[in-house]
Amino acid sequence: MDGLETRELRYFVTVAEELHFGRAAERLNMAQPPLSRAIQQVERRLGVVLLDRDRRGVSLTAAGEVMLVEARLALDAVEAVARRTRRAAAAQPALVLTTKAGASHELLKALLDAYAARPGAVEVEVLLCEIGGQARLLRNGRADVAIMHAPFDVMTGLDSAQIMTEGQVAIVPAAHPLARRPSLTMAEVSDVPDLPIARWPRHDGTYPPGPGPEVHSQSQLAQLVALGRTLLVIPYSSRAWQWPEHVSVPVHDAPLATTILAWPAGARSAALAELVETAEHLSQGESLAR
Amino acid sequence: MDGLETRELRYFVTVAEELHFGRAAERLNMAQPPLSRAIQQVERRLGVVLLDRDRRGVSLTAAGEVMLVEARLALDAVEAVARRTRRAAAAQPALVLTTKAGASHELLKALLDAYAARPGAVEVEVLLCEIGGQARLLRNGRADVAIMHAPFDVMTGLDSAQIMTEGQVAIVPAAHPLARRPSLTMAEVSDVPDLPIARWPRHDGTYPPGPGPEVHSQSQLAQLVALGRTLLVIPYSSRAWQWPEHVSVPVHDAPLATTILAWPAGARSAALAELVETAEHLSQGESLAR
DNA sequence: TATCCCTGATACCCCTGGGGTATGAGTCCG
DNA sequence: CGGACTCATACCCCAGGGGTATCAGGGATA
Repeated sequence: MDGLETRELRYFVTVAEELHFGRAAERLNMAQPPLSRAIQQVERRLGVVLLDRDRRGVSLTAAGEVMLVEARLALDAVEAVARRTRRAAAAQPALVLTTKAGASHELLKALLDAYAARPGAVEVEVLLCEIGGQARLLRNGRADVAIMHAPFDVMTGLDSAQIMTEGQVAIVPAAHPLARRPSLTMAEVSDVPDLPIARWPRHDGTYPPGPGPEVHSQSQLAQLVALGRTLLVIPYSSRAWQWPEHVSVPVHDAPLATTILAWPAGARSAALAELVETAEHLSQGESLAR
Repeated sequence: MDGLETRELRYFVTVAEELHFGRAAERLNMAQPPLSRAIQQVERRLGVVLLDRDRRGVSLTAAGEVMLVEARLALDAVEAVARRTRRAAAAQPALVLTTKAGASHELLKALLDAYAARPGAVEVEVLLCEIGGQARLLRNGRADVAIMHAPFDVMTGLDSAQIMTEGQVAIVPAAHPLARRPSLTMAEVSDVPDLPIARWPRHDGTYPPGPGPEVHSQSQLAQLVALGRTLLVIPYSSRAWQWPEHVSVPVHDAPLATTILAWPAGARSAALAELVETAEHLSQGESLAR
């Protein structure tokens, strides 16, 4: 009876993102009429109205919102089929590990070294990604395993192993009075009038309201701290990327940050299993001061 | 450059399951030549050989095995798009809860009653499934939430909440000497010569080797116990489906069985959240004897 | 060894349906 | 009221998905 095609999912997602048939068609390298028709066809087949086309543009219905989320997941899964199949056929197997740039430096290095020393070790490629981008890379097959951080990253739909738990430090401008304190509390850092917490874009690209500066990359953030405009609280081990103009101060009562190795649920590669085992082994010795 | 179509995934999965182009084409309601061609096309596009066609039939290459697993997941995800979108548009929202037939009777009833008593409760449809079938129903959108049992069910890729932990009992034929014992140990039940553990089919339909009878449903198993051919160890609360010819005996050192409420990772329905909350509330009182 | 059968691949044809262009229809704005 | 904008409709074309007929190679069996 039904059965959506990948092509139809791509069309719908593009239209839902653009909320404009003309622009969506352009992004899809096709003309607008067949795109309109294809969407209508999907709506007829599902028996569901996905888009409200009334005066002043196009908008998603409630069902359309659901379909957008589900369709993105499905497209990721389809993408993963091709990518993982190709990888499986590649002459020399390899693992792709992804992590946020600048985080868990020492741990990553130690893990790579320890794993490489194992007899059957395969090559491990490191793929740096945007903050919060690891899960998607795992879902669509671009990466096999990720280093993530609780409670910051969402790990739904992934298997995982905890590697390390550690305290957090505040990164403050060296010139600021707080920089001279031996330690701080969450209450002290969360409400500093002249150092408001930076705001990151939401999934739809808009920013939450608030006094802090808008940022979308770590380097921006680092620069803003150096300029004395904001501060941030990060896990102890992430302090590697601090500048000379930064000072890190332990925050006693910050929630513990956990470094986690995560991989797609049900992954069955032997190389991955060995890497995870190495990490768990490693984590027994490790334990950075709180 | 690439981009597999749903149709191509369906074709490949069918061929990979049948390992026979003719039969696969029949199942797909099409002729064999276009199917052969479609698979070749996929292989060319991916640049990967998926099937070995040599003397005496067709077999999967290593890459083909990977593709089979991934393609099934992707097809489930695509199926879920249509199903969840339709459900989202349905006039009255509802939750579909799935569980193994016969397991967690009382708990299920208590959960449904407690949830139904809440102000905003929606209708909860119960979908009974084969053993181990819950995860798939969640993935392809046929169900919203499942009652599962650790350590028996695989919960990869799902979010979950523990509801109840309980001891296990051995279900033995009433006529057997073990039935008169007040309690048993794992060592005693795991190696009874005249009551060998039953064997369940693997995913590929074959059975693991061993002395026990082959079964593929709970009713078969119940009958075999009644006939004095096998025994089984199940959570205390699952004893509901025992027959008059069965006797349940506590097994002291059996691993604790945990009843778990699981749902697709990242599900965002308010009704589901309420059900989970109800279950967690419920679980505070509950605590069946070990 | 010759023959048959079984199975997948190839050759070739047909026609569905996905995509294009032209244009209509409704809405907002100056 | 006319123009600009945007999505829908009308209509055409052809790529490609699917069909039939047939080939090719490897076992079995006599």
